[in-house]
Amino acid sequence: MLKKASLKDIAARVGVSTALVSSVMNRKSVRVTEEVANRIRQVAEELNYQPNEIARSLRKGLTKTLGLIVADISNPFFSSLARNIENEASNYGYTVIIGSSDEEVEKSETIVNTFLNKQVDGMIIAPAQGTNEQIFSLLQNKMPLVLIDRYFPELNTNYVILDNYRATYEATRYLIKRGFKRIGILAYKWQLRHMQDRISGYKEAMKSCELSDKIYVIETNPKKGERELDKTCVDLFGKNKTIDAMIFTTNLLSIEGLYCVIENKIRIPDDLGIIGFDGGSLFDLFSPPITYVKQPIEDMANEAVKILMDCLGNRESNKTSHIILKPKLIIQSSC
Amino acid sequence: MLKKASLKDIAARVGVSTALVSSVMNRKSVRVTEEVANRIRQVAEELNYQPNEIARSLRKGLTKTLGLIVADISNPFFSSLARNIENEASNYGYTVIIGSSDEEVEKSETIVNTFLNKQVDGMIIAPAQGTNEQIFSLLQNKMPLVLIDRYFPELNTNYVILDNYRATYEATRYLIKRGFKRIGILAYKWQLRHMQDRISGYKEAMKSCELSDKIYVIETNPKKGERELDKTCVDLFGKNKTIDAMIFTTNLLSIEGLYCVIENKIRIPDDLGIIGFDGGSLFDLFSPPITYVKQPIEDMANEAVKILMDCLGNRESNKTSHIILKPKLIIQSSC
DNA sequence: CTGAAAGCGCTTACAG
DNA sequence: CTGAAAGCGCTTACAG
Repeated sequence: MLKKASLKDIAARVGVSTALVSSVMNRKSVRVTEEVANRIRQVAEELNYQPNEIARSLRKGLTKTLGLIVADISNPFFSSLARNIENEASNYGYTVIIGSSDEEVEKSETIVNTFLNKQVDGMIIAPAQGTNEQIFSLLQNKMPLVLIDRYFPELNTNYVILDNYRATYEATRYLIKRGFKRIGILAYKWQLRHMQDRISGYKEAMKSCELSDKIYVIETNPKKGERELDKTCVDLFGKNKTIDAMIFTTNLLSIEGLYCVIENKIRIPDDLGIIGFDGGSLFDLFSPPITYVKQPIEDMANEAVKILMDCLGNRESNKTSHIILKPKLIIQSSC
Repeated sequence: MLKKASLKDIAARVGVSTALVSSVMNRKSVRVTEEVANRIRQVAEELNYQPNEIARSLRKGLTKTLGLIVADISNPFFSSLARNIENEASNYGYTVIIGSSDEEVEKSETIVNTFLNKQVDGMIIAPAQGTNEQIFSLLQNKMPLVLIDRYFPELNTNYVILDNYRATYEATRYLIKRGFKRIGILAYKWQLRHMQDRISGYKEAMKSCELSDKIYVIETNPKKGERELDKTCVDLFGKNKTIDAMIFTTNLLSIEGLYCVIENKIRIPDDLGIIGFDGGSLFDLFSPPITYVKQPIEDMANEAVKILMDCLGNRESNKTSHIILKPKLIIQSSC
């Protein structure tokens, strides 16, 4: 890239100090005659002056950049979240850099370090399992931080999450209302609280309808490309018909589940009732259209950015915000 | 964020100059006794020294950051591209910042300016229609640059694209081979060359089979949320049955088209044969599974990053690279 | 070969 | 109220 004009170039042409040019360009107190100020603005225009954010950042100790860690930016839930976060952040003049942890502690740590070296002003993190210590360390170092989608109950952080318990509680009650009894839930083998809450919501709903003996929790590993689900599926609703309905607890699990359904020629909702998670055109266009739990992604993104902006505006404040958003059951024809 | 340890802190503790600490930390010529070097490394470790990239960037004039502009990061094609670009860039020690143009010239310009102010070392851009001048200006300022997915034939830039002509040529020939004759193509109302090439490939294939009189090009605007397609669809393959097969030329158009198919209860492939674009689980899980043109997204990302790295490594070179990747027709059951 | 000084482009505290 | 100087944290050209 060719060299850009600097404050020094403008100052030299006009015959004033760079400090004065800086103050004029930043519309601080007008401590110069309008004439000089105009001359400065005019030369700045001529030279197409654009401030060097790097220099400004070094000086001010602020980069106007946020770091966002998600599990995988190519996952539609997270790319949609990222898009909304970027939009909202840009309203405040912030740029976002994104990293994908792939649910791995080491990758998450690498990303955190990159963010720290890049001197981001704050972070929004959908934490992977086992990153408690990383997050705790950031907290101790007073990094402005908001957890999103997931959180650690033992850490006193800001977070914005779905009411996960309620999401599956309502989904389960809906299935029961629709006449399903042997309802299973497909979840990741995680201790992460949001996943445990989704499982709890389901269990409590089953208990509330005296179906405790019909609880089937199927846990799988979030390994890309693996399809360990197949055998389980076939067992559960293929031959033995152990269950008559199923709740998927993430969008990826929904997709994996639907592959299973197609491959095993399971009829929806006759053989199996289904409730998916997160939404997307896939659910609408599937035959039959899938009923699903919708997360308020835009609200989630906006709230997270808002909290972070509050932190950045008031660094001394020690309060933490916990935002819990309501899910919405979008009713279609899969159960 | 608490203040981090700087070279100065280490230098003070060890009793040497910051310059010396810098050279030791950067493993330059070992111009000190091993003893001193070890002492420096030890103190750096103790203080958990992490270099301040901002300061380094200002000094070196390089930020180790790339800018990526896509149409919309929440579009699966672009989020997948972004993910692959981030992965590959990180192999070279680069971070990526992403902006979504929403196909708007103004938004694209805003993003470009942000990138310039952030002093990115290079850019990878899927250019929106009408951004020719922006790109030309970057070129004139010697910004290392690779266009991706789309390009401007009149500009001498690096680019990595699909062989778009071939993609639809082969798709069309396949449809004809399968017995379809009245084939339509759904495209965006763009002058962008990649889209025109997709249309040309289709037209030429039709001509090659003496079906020139059966050419139907349907052009729509890329407005989010609008469904102006409906009327056209109903006209074309709903009542009048003007066409018996259709090629969608992007993933979003495929989705829009499939909504149309569902809403109008069009039977695939009996009422209408279909070929989609880009792929994804939606195509696999649709009933019937959709045959589609697959783009080699990973190759596309890797090639783009590689070209950019070559530019950054050899700033004097004036050669431009044009990479044209082969599409692959994934055959399923929609035609 | 070594180390101290200059400087990247800014902003702001401070002397006049 | 104004303007010149200091300094953010680094790296490298240059004097010794």
